Amino acid sequence: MERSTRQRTAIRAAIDSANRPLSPQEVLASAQAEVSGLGLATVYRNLKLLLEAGEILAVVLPGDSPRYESSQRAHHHHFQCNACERVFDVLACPGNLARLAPAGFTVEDHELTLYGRCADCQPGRVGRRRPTGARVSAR
Amino acid sequence: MERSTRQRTAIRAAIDSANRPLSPQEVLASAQAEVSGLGLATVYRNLKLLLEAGEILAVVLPGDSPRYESSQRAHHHHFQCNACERVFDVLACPGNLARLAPAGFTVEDHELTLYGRCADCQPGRVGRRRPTGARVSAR
DNA sequence: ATAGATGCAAAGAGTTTGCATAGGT
DNA sequence: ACCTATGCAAACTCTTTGCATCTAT
Repeated sequence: MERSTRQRTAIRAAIDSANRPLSPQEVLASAQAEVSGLGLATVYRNLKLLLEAGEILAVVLPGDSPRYESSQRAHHHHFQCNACERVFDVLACPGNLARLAPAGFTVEDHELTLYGRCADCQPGRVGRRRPTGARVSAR
Repeated sequence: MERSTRQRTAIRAAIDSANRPLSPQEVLASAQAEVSGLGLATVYRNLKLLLEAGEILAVVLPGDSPRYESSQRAHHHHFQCNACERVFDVLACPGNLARLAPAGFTVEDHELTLYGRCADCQPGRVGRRRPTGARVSAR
């Protein structure tokens, strides 16, 4: 990653300014506001480069393709609503997870995803519609 | 899922007898030992059915397609080695994660993945080779 | 006998790659 | 001027689907 291009700047800005992990398509849409001719292949190429450079992180959730977020954000986790499928950031962290690993293993990082009902989808509330095509129990 | 077929039995057995989550290809290979003509489409169809029936769970790890494991196994988590990419079961669980969710949210389930060095890949040991094509930093 | 299940091959969806061109340095 | 980065389209991989056939009930 050596040159500073309009495309790369727009892609980086799209991810840095989002407050949730973005899919490649969402990155494309957001960055196209800045660079109209932007192509999807360029998004993928830059995601890979930014990933290798450590500028962004991939977030994988069951049933969806990966999403990407800035690595500059404070350590956090994710919550996915079982009803509306939306993903929320969770700022808290249980901490002290190294002790969970088997003897002889070294823990360098961890990822935690909570699943349940978001505030909008509590039983008794109407809740959001499940997005088209969302699968119900991939987990 | 209404009939008991040789294929379905073999697929179920493959997953139930594994001690780690299996990819669709691994399920195919394992179940073909029992039913030689088994096709990949049948594996996918049955994985989907078993998933919906709650008999199996999907395990998603960054950079790989989903793996499947029996839901009968005791609650556990996973550890992926950053060097050799192998996935290990972690029997421990931090517990009490419901408190991490934002106010108004209800936690129904959670998933935790630890990343680091497995016992074989500690610095100073030779470690296993990284599998061909394994990406280095998808997370 | 009936309707679900399977195998094959084709179709889809998401991602990667080859190649000619544009553009940063 | 050089050489990376881009856009487009083709190629790939993984998963799903249509359809004829098989088979559990």
